[in-house]
Amino acid sequence: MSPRTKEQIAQIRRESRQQILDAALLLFAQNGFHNTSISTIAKEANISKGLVYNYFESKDDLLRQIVETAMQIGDDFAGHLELDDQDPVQSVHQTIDDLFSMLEQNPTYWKLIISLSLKEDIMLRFKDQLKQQAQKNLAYLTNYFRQLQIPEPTNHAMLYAAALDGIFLHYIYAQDLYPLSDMKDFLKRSIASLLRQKIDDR
Amino acid sequence: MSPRTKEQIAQIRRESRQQILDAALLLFAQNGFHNTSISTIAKEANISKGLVYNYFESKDDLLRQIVETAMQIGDDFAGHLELDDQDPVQSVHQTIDDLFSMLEQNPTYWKLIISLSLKEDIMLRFKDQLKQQAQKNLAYLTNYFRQLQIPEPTNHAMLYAAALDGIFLHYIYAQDLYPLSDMKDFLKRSIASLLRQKIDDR
Amino acid sequence: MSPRTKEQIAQIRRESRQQILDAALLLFAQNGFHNTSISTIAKEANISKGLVYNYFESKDDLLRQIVETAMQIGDDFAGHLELDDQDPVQSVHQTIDDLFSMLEQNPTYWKLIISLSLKEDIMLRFKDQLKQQAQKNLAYLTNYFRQLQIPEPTNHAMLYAAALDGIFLHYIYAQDLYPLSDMKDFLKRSIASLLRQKIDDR
Amino acid sequence: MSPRTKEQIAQIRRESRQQILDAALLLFAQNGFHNTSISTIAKEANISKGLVYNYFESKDDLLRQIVETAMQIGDDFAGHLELDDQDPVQSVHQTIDDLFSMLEQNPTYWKLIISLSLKEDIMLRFKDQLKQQAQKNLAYLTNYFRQLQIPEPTNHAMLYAAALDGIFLHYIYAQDLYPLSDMKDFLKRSIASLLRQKIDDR
DNA sequence: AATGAATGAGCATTCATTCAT
DNA sequence: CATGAATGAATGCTCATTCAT
Repeated sequence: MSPRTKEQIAQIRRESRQQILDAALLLFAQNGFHNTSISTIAKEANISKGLVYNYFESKDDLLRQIVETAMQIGDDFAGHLELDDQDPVQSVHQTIDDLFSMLEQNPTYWKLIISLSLKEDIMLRFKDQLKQQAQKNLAYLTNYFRQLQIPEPTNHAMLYAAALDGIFLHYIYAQDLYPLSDMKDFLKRSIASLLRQKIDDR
Repeated sequence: MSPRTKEQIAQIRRESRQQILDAALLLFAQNGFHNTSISTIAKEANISKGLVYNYFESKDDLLRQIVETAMQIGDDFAGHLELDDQDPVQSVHQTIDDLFSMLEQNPTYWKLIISLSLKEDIMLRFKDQLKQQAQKNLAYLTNYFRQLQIPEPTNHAMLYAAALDGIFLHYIYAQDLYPLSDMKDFLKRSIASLLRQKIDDR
Repeated sequence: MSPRTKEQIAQIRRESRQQILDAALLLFAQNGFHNTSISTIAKEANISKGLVYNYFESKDDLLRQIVETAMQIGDDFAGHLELDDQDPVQSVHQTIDDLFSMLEQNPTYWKLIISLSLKEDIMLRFKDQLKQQAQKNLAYLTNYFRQLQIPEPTNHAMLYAAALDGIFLHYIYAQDLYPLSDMKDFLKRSIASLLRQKIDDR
Repeated sequence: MSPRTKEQIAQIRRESRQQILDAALLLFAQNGFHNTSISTIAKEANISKGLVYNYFESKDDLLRQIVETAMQIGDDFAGHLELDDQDPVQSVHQTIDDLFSMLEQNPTYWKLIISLSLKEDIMLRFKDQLKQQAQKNLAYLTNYFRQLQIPEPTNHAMLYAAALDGIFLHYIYAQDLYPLSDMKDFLKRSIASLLRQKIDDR
């Protein structure tokens, strides 16, 4: 009877919205966007079909907001990329740790994102943003290799960027069977060995 | 007057079938499986909707046959992988050349395949086959590194396999903007440098 | 304002469901199952095509439920068949009255059922049930003739069972032109005459 | 090379036509009209799809001609019905034998016909013809009972006509399990007993 | 805010029929 | 006479979306 306060309503809205987003993410990643109906999402989120449209304009909009969150995370990550000139090696190790941890914390999420990243129609609007992120990440790596005076810093950066995405792809595909931790360590050692090699080159 | 000969019919069937496959491949890769209707495929192939079903049992079957062709190519590739003990370096260079050439010759094709490889429902039936291919490729690389007495051959193999797939992913995504040739050359040089490094290590 | 109550919804569902069943029954009986499209049923029921699937899983399911209702009625009828030993003649007269009344009350229904009973594919799942009903009815009649010490009770039962179904067939076919009442009376008299005949035989 | 003679061609046409009719009858009776495609009929008849249209205007026409043949048989049967005044009992026994033999010789055929006889759309054009046949048959029976001075000849005729159709229905439904011969004999005895009864009534 | 009945556009698939050979 | 590739209308069914309550 007693009417809910503004704050209570806002709280309910926030929670319902998140429930929908969580359910949608899970189902999209699991069964694909087209094989997931609004009905199923509503069921998974324990709400009614109609309510979804109270929070999202359309199914496309729902997807868009999920991707946007991912892009935001990616932007944040790229935004914080800054090479500590005092200790570039440690800095890159930290970056790698962060990256892998991000992946491990929510593989479902990134599975969906990578899967989507190949869908032209959906990613069209995010293409620029994605390109910028890639650019930033590449610049960071290039800068790193250049500072350590490793030859062909751009090529090295591109190769390691590819290796990173490749590892992610393989991890997403093989999931628990993939030795993600081992690869992370080996990646670090591989980069470290580049340094040694350079020194030896002298 | 008289009906067409067996050979004439076979010829007609071969051509129509290929037209459909080509149209479907193009559209699936461009717009995704679910965003491509049989109607659209028929229009692109300049035939009627109904005729598609004269050649393929269903839309799923059409996709399956496209993927099967790809898997066949992959199987053939993996099947021919054999390290020439006399000249392992040259052998691997050749393999890399072949791989990149395969990609460059039909990027649309591989774009679709990679895109599909993340769709559980569609790839379910190909999962084992795919795993075997990956296994073979990995074994080939591991064997290579081991023969050249490079330390941690398995890790190196996995890293380079990831790098390869990452490069492919980036190429597919950026298409013409991606310096695929440069990366190929650099990849070779990178592997070559491993050898030098090993020798230096002594 | 607030959503409908459970009871309101149940009421709406009951009504819509019945509307669909009625429309489907009418059209199936009139034009046959295959010549009746879901679209037509929806139009007849004054609802949209899609709504049909809110109540029935498929067109087949819709038919199945119609037939199931009929089978239920038949089961109930066969279930209540019990010969009153005190007055078997009256008991059978009552049964005949019930049977004819069932037919007259909803000829459309039984027309559909008889028509369907010859469609192997549709009736496959009901075959056992139907056979049991026939068995029960036959046993009832046989028992009746045996109790009245009429010779060849099984043959008499089978003949009268055939006569009954034949009358129904003719009635369904000729509808209003068929003297159903007259046949009912004559049927009773015919059976009665069997009794007299037996007595005369002595 | 040598051109076929007119007669040869006519012969071929007759045979092909019959092959199609046979195949269609079999499949219609087995799977129903709507569940039988022209393609399947052609396959069963070992000819090409297109050829069917060389002999029949349409699928409906094919059915129509099948039914027409049946109607013709029925007409012939009804046409030959003539009560031998010298020996009406024997005459009716003969008729019953002929009727049952017709059924036993080609149950598939009559199964289809009975099944179709309830399909308004298909039988519309045959309704009058069918009604006339029924009329004739009824007249024959009525005449028989009247000649034998059995009371209520029309009612008796209708009852036995119904019994006959009921027996046919049951036979078609239960096929091999049905004691058709027994019922035929019992039917005859039942009619014979009517005569005795009448005599006893005096 | 919440519900779920109702709508209708869209799509895969079937199949009678045509027609070039 | 004979073939089967080709067509396209028809139909069952799904599902995003709307809306009365």
